[in-house]
Amino acid sequence: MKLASWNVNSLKVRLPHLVDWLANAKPDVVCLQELKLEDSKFPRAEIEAAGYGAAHSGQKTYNGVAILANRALDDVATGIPGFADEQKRVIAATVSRVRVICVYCPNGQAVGSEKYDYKLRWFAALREYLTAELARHPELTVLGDFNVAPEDRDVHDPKAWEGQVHVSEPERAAWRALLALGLKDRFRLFEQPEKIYSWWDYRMMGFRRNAGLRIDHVLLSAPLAARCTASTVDKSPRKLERPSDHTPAICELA
DNA sequence: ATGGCTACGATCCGTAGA
Repeated sequence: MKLASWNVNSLKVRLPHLVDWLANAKPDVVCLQELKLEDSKFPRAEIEAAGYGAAHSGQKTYNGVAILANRALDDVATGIPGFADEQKRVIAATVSRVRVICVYCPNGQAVGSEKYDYKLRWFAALREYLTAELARHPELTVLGDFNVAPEDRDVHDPKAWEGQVHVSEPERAAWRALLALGLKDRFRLFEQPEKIYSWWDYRMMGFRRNAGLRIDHVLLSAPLAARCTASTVDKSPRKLERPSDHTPAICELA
């Protein structure tokens, strides 16, 4: 089973890229973030024509998440139970007995800002949610835009980013608190080339200079980590005209 | 040099992303 996560930065604008990518990469399950559209505007017909069903939770302008699958999506749930939030950032579904949780973690804007505090509160709530979900679903995966670069090797210029939002110690501690639940960062299950990133700034020719961050991740519970055969980032959609600033993170399970 | 793109929804600029 091939799983992927992609922050598309507007599903409306990126729909042609997504449809092409589905045909080429042939993933079984795809988690999308930053749909930036209401559920009534979700392009269900185009997604179905590509061979995928979808569960989605969207809103106007901001946020929005979806899970696409080429097979049944069961027990769909949205949001984090007990964490009241207008922002559509979480959706879960069961696919081939695997619990798939798609997350768009808050950006945090700047260390010390109100949005940064929200980010840390949000991660604490996510941790509680995943604790309960893991008890119910041993085969569990969390895919999404985490907006945290876990280590300095996930950052193109650690010196320039030191202490900034996405790499600050409290954010990295929140990330490690998820790993402490027994979840594995699928990317680090394998030897990887250096300087692999999943996001590049639109400005300053970030992609051309490979000035990026690895902030899009796939976490696997222990039974799934044992089945993981490959982990990659697909840079190809970032080379297209009008790309998303993120590229798909991919994980293959035997 | 604190900017630099891109998307959105409001108007032709402000908010947000990372």
